[in-house]
Amino acid sequence: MQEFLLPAIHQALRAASINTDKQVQIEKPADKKNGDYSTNIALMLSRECRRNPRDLATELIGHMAFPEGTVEKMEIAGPGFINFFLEPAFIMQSVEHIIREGNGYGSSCTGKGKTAIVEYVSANPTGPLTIGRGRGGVLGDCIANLLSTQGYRVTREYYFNDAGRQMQILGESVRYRYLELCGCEVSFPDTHYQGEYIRDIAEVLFMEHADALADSSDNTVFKDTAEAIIFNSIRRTLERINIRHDSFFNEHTLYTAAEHETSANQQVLDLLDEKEFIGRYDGATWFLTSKLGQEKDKVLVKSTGEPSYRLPDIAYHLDKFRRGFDLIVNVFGADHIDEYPDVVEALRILGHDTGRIRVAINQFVTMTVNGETVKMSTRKGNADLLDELIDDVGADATRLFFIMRSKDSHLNFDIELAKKQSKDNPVFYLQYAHARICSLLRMAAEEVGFRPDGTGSHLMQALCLEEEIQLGFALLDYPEVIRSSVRMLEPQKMVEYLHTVAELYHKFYQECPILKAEPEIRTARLFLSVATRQVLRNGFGILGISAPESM
RNA sequence: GUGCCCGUAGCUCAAUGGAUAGAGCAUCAGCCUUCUAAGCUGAGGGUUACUGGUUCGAGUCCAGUCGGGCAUACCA
Repeated sequence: MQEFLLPAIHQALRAASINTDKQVQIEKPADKKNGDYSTNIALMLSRECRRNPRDLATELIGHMAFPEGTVEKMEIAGPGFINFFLEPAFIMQSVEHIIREGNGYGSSCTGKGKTAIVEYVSANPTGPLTIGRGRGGVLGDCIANLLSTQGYRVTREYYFNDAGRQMQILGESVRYRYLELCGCEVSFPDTHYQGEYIRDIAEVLFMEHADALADSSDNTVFKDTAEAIIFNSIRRTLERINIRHDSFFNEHTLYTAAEHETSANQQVLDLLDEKEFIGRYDGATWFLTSKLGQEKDKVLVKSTGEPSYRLPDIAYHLDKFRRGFDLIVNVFGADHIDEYPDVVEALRILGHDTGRIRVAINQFVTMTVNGETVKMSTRKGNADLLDELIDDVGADATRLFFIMRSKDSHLNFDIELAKKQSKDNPVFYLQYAHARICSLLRMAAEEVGFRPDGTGSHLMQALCLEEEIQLGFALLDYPEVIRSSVRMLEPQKMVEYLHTVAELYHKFYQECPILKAEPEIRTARLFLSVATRQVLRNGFGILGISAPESM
């Protein structure tokens, strides 16, 4: 609907000989008294034009013209807002487009021909996924879905490392447990992975090889088996909540090089060295971030000769640029917040357009169990498993709860609430609206032969009750909600919006008889229901939750 | 100490610098012989942590204070 008003406003500005680089803003006033849509353009330009905002608004209105039957009236209000009131029939006429566009409603082509990479989850295969990872996982997945609707060709990538010290320790941990199974006396070190899953892996090896591996001093079989099993479990867990990556990028590949070539890590060092941002002292190789106004330099290669995590990180992002992505989105938790500025700085120094990088950081999750809050921390070892959460509350609730608060807010996950099969639970509230429509349409098909793809959607233009108009009007917001979710990398906007749509549908359903109405009104209301179902479905698709046809 | 995020109704959270700060839960009062009551209607509930500043306009931006979280490794 913004697209409908915008050209007229620009036209009016031209007619008034106003040139401005200010963006015209159209918003939906909270109060209906202030119109269906409103623009503050006169207020914004008031100073620049040295004119009274109300006078300016009057002139602009004089220059605006709309086709018959679209805009009912325009008003100047308050300090100089221009408020637009639409014809109800025009609103409902626009709703018809939703049905016509179907699954494509809400998509746009702003990203057409562009590629995007979204990196998320990226947990090393040292153990099963924890709840803390879940939030970033779902956030990243929804962001990828959002970008897809805008026409981007999206690569969903998982970055991991199976070569570091942590993986060595993992292998050793399995080996200790295995030796226990063989009946050897071992003291399991505190520094190693304590989880039960280590024993399970050891058991797999013991079942297969009995004690044949006991004398082996080679850690490889333990590490490799652990990695395979754990990665499998991670992917299975992700699959349960509809997360599937297109590409798994192994950090280790950045350390190695083909013949006559240097490794990606080494290339970064060389390139930064050319720009004179590399220093060598205290036995280590440093990224001279102090030259950029930071307090300290950052280690890229430790005195042991091993790269610190920062170097492969930069190399990895350099690789993303080399792969030519137009948009690079990184999703990670607040504990990595200090990591990305160095990466961005390095790439900027190397001459890349770092404006392409967007970082979505999610704050941590605290679980509420029976009113008690439990903070999640992988390091303290009290993190619960994502799998157990999914067992407990289901995939849909898991996904929705992770994104129903903005990513910047510290999420409070109320397990009891997520488990409830009642209206208190927002998952059920949303899904119930969809199921209710499906049920209604089934009945309509049976009783009066109604077909959602049939004719008669134009009859919606006759609808004029408050509940009908409000619902139809809300459905038209959907594309704008997607746009703003994309702009802010914030699926939470979608959740809130869909909740509003569900609420308005329930009100409509409550107040307006559908099957029992006169045939023409009945058809009109059924089509309004079809349009609502379409918006809910499309929205659920982005959030990755199911759209049940009955409950 | 320094950097980043947060502080809004009893609780969980919304509000691209816009008009009288909104939802849900909880509380209280109503609505089913009627298409799913897994729903709807209504009521109460606020000095937006505090103090200044910027401007037509600040919950939002800036500075400071207080409180909570996360970082601040030659861990990832």
